[in-house]
Amino acid sequence: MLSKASKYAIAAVLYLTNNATKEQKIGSKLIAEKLELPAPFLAKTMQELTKKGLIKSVKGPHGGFYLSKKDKENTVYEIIDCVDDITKFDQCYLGQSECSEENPCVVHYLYVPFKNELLNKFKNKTILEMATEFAKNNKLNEIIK
Amino acid sequence: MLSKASKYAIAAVLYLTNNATKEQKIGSKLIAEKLELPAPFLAKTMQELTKKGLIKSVKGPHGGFYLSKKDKENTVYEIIDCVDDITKFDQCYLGQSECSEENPCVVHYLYVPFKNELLNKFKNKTILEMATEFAKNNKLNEIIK
DNA sequence: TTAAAAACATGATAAATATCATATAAAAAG
DNA sequence: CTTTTTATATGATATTTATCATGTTTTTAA
Repeated sequence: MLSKASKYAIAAVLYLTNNATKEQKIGSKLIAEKLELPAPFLAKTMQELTKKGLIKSVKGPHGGFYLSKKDKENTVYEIIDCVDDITKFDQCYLGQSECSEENPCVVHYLYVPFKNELLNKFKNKTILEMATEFAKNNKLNEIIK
Repeated sequence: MLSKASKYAIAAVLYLTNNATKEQKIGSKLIAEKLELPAPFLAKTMQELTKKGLIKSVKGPHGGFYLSKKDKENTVYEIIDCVDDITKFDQCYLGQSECSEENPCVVHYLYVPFKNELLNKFKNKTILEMATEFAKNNKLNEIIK
């Protein structure tokens, strides 16, 4: 459904949101290490996010990535849209040329509601909200344990 | 998420459920044509389903595939399980080695509920129910149009 | 002003998926 | 019993996706 590139992008962005600031940027290598992701591949993906202005980057020593306050108001959907070809979600799940409400494929009614639900999930919360939620859950777990 | 093989399998099985009988079997070529799927690939996949006893097959002239009454009581989940490696759903969405409720990855709380919902959808309805639902929706559309 | 640390750009390689091709086996019909 | 039709088995090819490698540019700090 989602490519690995966009999974990694989401993870990295949420991680940055919780751990990086303009003063304390984080390099792609460190992110990859912390999240156990392939470093060169992640680096490439981060560059796409930078190019589209979804995250900030600074070169040189003490350089790295972070999200501005405004960046954090974006949604996860926009991250996916940047990395993946989002139109693929609108295509028939079986790849049939003619597939619509009027002329559905065999799994149309199985797939479409499901897909919409997922995309709405990604559209309706800001990155900040998602990251905060994650941090809270995580802290809760530490306390319980 | 699902491989194409299992998507095709689901489509073919639902199609067979609605259109084939023991007396009127349908060949894999015809199914592929009707559903616009790559014929040789589908044929291969159908063989796996046959081998696991999820559908019936008969060789020779007027041979083909169909589902017995009992076959139709299976769920879509079992089709997926046959074609895909279902354990992949239990693995961390980001591929992290340590990922659990106690030690979740960044997208754990995003992915897990979603995944469970999907799998339950596939587990809770029989193939017959799904196929019937599809047929009903389809007929409704014809009337409306 | 120079060395080091990072992002950036581009392309090469590898791995996983999906697709196709060929030969074989079985069954039905004439 | 022979021909035809269809499934079955196996392996080859192609395509897509993911990963890696190299060199370049920018920036900071000494």
